[in-house]
Amino acid sequence: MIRRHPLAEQAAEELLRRIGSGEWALGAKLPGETTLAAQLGVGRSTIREAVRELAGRRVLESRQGAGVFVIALQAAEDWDKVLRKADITDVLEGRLAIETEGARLAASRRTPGDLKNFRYTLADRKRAAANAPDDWYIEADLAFHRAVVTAAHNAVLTELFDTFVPRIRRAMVDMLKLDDEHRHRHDQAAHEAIADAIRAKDPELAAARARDHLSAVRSSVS
Amino acid sequence: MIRRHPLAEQAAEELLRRIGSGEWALGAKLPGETTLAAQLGVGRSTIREAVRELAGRRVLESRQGAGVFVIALQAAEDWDKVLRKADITDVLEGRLAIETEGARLAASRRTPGDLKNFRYTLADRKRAAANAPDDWYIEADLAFHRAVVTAAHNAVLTELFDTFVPRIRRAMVDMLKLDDEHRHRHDQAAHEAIADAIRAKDPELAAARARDHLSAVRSSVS
DNA sequence: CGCTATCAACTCCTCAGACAAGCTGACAAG
DNA sequence: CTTGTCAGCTTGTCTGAGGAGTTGATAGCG
Repeated sequence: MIRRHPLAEQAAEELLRRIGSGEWALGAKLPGETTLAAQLGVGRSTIREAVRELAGRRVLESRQGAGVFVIALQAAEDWDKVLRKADITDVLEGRLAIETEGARLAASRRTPGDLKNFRYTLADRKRAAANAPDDWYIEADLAFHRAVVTAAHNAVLTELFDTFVPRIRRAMVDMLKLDDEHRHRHDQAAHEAIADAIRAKDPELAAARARDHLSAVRSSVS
Repeated sequence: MIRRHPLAEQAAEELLRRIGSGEWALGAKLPGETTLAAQLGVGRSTIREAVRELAGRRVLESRQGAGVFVIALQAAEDWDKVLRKADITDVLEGRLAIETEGARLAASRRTPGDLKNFRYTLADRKRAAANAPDDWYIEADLAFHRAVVTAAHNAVLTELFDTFVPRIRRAMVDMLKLDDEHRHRHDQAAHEAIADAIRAKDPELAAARARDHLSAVRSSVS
């Protein structure tokens, strides 16, 4: 699948390149639209669209009457892209870091509502593991893991986990295709154990169990 | 500082709102430019700029001859924004998750080059702690912590750490302002200890020392 | 019936020109 | 020194024109 790049996108890339190369410092004002258009050999509206694209990526900001200004020296990391490129093992290790710490904190901070979440999501997961289609099982599994991270009551950790979810989901789909025996579905006990440790307010145990579970997953794919 | 919103930005927001409300599903094709322009009561180039902005935010994708398509139901999380809003404690706990796991993996995977990095960055940090201005000290401290995460040889963890850096930097600036005694600068030993554990290929010790160090920092701010 | 080539209608892409709206710095008046 | 005015710059918006790519319907063929 080849992809043609419109002039406006090429112009945006060129501007981004120049910003990265230090041609314009942070906070600097770019030349006027007509000047830029002449420099790059394109029309003014093309430059406007390029600037608008970089504005969407929070690199440029234009102010009517004043000019276009650099507000970041590089595009914010496109996490979905980073994670797509990353090795599955790398992603799993990132998840391991987040969920282990999440389980540890959850053991100290879990509320009655969190425990209720555990009951629901674990029951769902058990049913799904028994006879549901793959995608149901995947969603049920993810729901429990998310419940654990949520119980840590840390917005950053939750956000990190959510960022990982699409990538985890794809990895699980691939794993399930290669696994005729449905071996992985049998680790319901490991999930119950994590929930038990959090319920018992034992941070170290919860962290250890989360770590062991995810380490086992990592071993099974590598 | 008031901020006027150009029509193109308002149009982009409106499109984003409609996408979020389910008017167009994931992968759906939007109406043509002329139709949208008429619907929103703006010119065609305004619509084009709005679409271009959302393309920059990876929500829309336009294909010449085919149309404009929805490729995400909401704008990718602007991590810098998320981290700015987040509580410092939350950020520190995220960092704790990443760096503890980073130290653990680094102990298994560190190369001679990594050890060299430790020597350099630790020496720098020692010098900076003694008499350098605050911003030098902060950069030296961050450089060592980054060296630890880098030694884990996991692209995802490194990327996560880099995302956190601007927020950590701001937090450290605030901390240093409140700390006349420069107490925090005296924990060079703790940093050396982390490096030693990684050098000795002891994952558990490295993780424990990283954890203890960051836990201490967390305690000091809360 | 199934397959392929053709093509018309639709789409986005780019440009040019015109005018509106906003900002900035110079300069004169007080 | 402060304030008001204004010319010249900037970006914002609209319109009309033509170019280029995609898609689905249709006619023709085996």
